[in-house]
Amino acid sequence: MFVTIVFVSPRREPVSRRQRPAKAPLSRESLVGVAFRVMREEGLERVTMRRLASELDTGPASLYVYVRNTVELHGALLDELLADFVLPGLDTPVGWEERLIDLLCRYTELLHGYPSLARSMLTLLPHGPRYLRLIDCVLGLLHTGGVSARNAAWGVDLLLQHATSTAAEHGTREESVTGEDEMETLASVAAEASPERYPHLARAREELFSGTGRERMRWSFEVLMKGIKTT
Amino acid sequence: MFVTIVFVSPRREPVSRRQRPAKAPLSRESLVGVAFRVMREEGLERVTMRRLASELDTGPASLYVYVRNTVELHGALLDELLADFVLPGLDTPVGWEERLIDLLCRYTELLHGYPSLARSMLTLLPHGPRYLRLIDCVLGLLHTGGVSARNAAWGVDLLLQHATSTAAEHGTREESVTGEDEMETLASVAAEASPERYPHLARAREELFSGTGRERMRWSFEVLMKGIKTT
DNA sequence: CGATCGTAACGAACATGTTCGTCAACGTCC
DNA sequence: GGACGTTGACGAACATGTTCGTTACGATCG
Repeated sequence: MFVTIVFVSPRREPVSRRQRPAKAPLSRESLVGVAFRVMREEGLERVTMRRLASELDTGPASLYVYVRNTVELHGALLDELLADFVLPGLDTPVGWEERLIDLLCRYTELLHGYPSLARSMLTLLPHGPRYLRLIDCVLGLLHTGGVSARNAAWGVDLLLQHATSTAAEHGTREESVTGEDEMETLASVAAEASPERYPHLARAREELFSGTGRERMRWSFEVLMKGIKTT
Repeated sequence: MFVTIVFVSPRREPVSRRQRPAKAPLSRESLVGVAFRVMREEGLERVTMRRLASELDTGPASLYVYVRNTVELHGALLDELLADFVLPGLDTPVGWEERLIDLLCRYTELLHGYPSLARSMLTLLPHGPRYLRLIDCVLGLLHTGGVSARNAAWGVDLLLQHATSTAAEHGTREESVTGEDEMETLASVAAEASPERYPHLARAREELFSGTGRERMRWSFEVLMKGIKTT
């Protein structure tokens, strides 16, 4: 299901000392592997240190030898998720922008299913090998399109941050829909906002929540692309 | 320190039943007040349900009558933070863009001191009265600048999301600096990335982490503004 | 006034992430 | 070989957010 990941890493890979035949040696690889399996089969929220420890026949404290915390584990899971993520070619400038927007939308949608993971990525920037390849590809597309080196460098950060925060935000919103009919939201408050106190809000009321999530996402990437090309 | 907040709210304000003379009645207002005080004096991470309950001479479970969860509490705290946030005037179109970018940078910096709070805002969109006024002001500035109604409506969302995610991201990064010298980061990994595997990353290495946080933040808002005006 | 219903108050319990201390195995050095 | 230092393994404990069940009070209705 997943290939061996070679980390170019200053961090020494811990060497398991479990020698008892009834227990397999622990490793970062097995930890991430089990976490990914549980996530895929039961959802990210089921990936708890206790659950993973149980799967590996150990105690949760043992896992901290291999990952610093859950955020780091989430970063590794993101790299797993990127295993099957198709990156576009860089061989021609034609249609580079469409390819980049498509890539960003797909990445956002990938993360969309795992909002907690996206939120972790706002805590610690991912840096696994597959994520690096994603960055490299985005930079390559921007370069192919003639964007200045500085704008490309700062722009990749901006684009991926936007993808991450969009997934964190909207993925969570969808999770919360069930049983929240009475819950006060920005939408409900805005619908009742007094035109005296909030004149512009009242005027824009119809548009504020118009469009599908997909339409708005695509529009936001177009906005970002336009700005990156011309600022 | 804070004024009475009037909520336009479908949610009925709970009425405390504590009649014993030794304990003041509970209320959402007192809860938020205590939380804000603790946050200001000791930091957001000290604002725990147990701490607040202790301050209010009750048990943590009692607080859930007044706030649904910590995210909702954070939303209320954000509105408190906005009490002294100065909104620019809308009387003239001259310099509207500079005013808007300034406002967004200030808002980002405000949130920057409270990254956990910013992350909560990615879970649940804020909707307190002062936040509504912020939205109204942004919309007003975009309107003053001649941005289409649709772009303004979708743009305010985009701009404030970007502010929030920037604060969530960078605020956390600064918190982590102490004692993390050995920690593997995107920067360290990128510095060692093989030009064969990551050609564009290697080429952009110098620029990827150039500029100050403030420079990049300002640039990103300029990018967004450019895109919103012209897409 | 008594009965009924809704709900504030909150203890007990649970789930989760994480830290600290202890032990034992392993590697290195003399 | 013995001494010493490092570190994987992991239980116990702690902190935190939250839920559930119970009690008692207040409001409403007949």
